[in-house]
Formats: sequence, structure tokens, C-alpha cells
Amino acid sequence: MNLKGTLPTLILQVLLSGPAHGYRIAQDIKARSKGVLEFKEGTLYPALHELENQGLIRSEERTINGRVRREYRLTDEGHKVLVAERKEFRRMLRAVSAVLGESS
Amino acid sequence: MNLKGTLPTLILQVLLSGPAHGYRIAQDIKARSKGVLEFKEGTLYPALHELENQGLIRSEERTINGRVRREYRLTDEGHKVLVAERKEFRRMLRAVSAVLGESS
DNA sequence: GCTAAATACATCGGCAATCTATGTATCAAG
DNA sequence: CTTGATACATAGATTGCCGATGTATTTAGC
Repeated sequence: MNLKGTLPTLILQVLLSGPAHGYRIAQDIKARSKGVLEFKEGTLYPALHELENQGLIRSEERTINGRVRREYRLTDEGHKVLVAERKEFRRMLRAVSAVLGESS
Repeated sequence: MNLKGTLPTLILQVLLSGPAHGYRIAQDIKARSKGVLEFKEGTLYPALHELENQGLIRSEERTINGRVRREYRLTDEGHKVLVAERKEFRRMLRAVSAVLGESS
């Protein structure tokens, strides 16, 4: 049981709170989920690249103390997709819960 | 967004209501989820075989009107796993919902 | 009687999401 | 001066699911 397929939505949601770089996004997801969701680097970075070339986020490279940080922010299109994906999540949730016989 | 990884749990849950053959299980999942969850044959049958050689379900072949039906039923071990998986589903659910900022 | 759709099982190939492992590099703590 | 955290990235493997295909029977429509 992993609930695969939610990562892109989670990334967009985190970026709704403001721009962040990859590593920070992963930490945020972990923190907000109280340690339950812990996506690895080999999952995170490819997902960010994919979201970027879909135009849902865009990035800017910054050099801070000689260390390169790639900072991502939500695009207007990304915001629209987030709203749609949240709705779809709830729809799937209701469906699975209905089969499992849960209240919601 | 698909909430992938829930199929084995859904199958076990359906079999909790009593023995059923593969095709019927798929129909039940579809019906209970009001058409939202519609697993294909190329997904369903391999999943059933996997659950069987994990010992979570067992099957019996029946010939009804010259047509072979493989009827599956939950094992005791399958029942235990179902309880655990339902709990795990709720755990993952709370985690994703927390990130998405939902009530539950 | 013929045909199409539903029932019923099964397997193969492929795509997508994730993880493990590996690589590079800087910074902070002990 | 070494370990752990930060920060990015890619390659290979595994898993979950789907599409396509194959076989065969039953039922409904015409």
C-alpha cells in the first residue's frame, strides 16, 4: 500500500505556500505528513523536472554561499492543475473508501 | 492521480462478503465505487494469482454449464492482512490529506 | 440461425511511479 | 578531520497498472 501517483500534487501544494528548492519541498512533505511520506531524491528530482517541462512549475538557479540552489515556483497553469488534482484526489478517495466501507 | 497500490486490499475486502470468482470481484469493485474504480483483466487476474501464492486467498475450480469458474475465498491469513492494510490505508490517507490541508 | 455483447479466464509487452545505488559538492558539528 | 545534513543529478531495477490479444461459452437482439 503506497498510494502511488500523488507526488506531483503534493509538490504543487507545497509550492502554493511560496517558492522553494527541491530539498526543502521534500522536507516539507515529510514534516506536514508527520514523517509518513518520505520521498527519495531519485523520485523527487525527476518529478520536479517533469513538472517543469509540463509548465506547471518554473525554476530559477541561485548561488548561495557557493552552493547552487534551484528554486521552484508555481505557474498559473500549475495552480489550475493543483485545484483539479485535489478534486480528483477526493474523488478517488471517496471511491476507495466506499469499497472499504468507510464513512469517508 | 490514481491512488495506485490499493487493488490487493480492495480484492480482500470484497471477498470478506463471501467467496467470488475473478470477474465478479471486478464488477463488485466497480459497483461499490459507483464506476470510478474499473480494474482491467490484465491487472485483475495477475493480482489474484499473486494474492493466492501469498496465501491470502485460495481458489477452487468449478465447472458450471461447461464454463470454468475459479472461485476465490479469503484465508485466515488474508483476513489478518486485510485488517492491517485497511489501517495502513487510513494512515497514508491522513498523511496525504495533511499535506493537502484537508480536514481528513 | 446469425451476430454482437457480456461473461470468464489468461498472458505478454509496455509505460509510469518509485526506490536503491551511485556520484559530486558544500557546510556545520563534534 | 570526519560524519551528517544539505543540495543536485542520473542509471538501473521493481512494481502497479493498462492495452492488446487469445480462447471459449452464454445471452440478447434481429
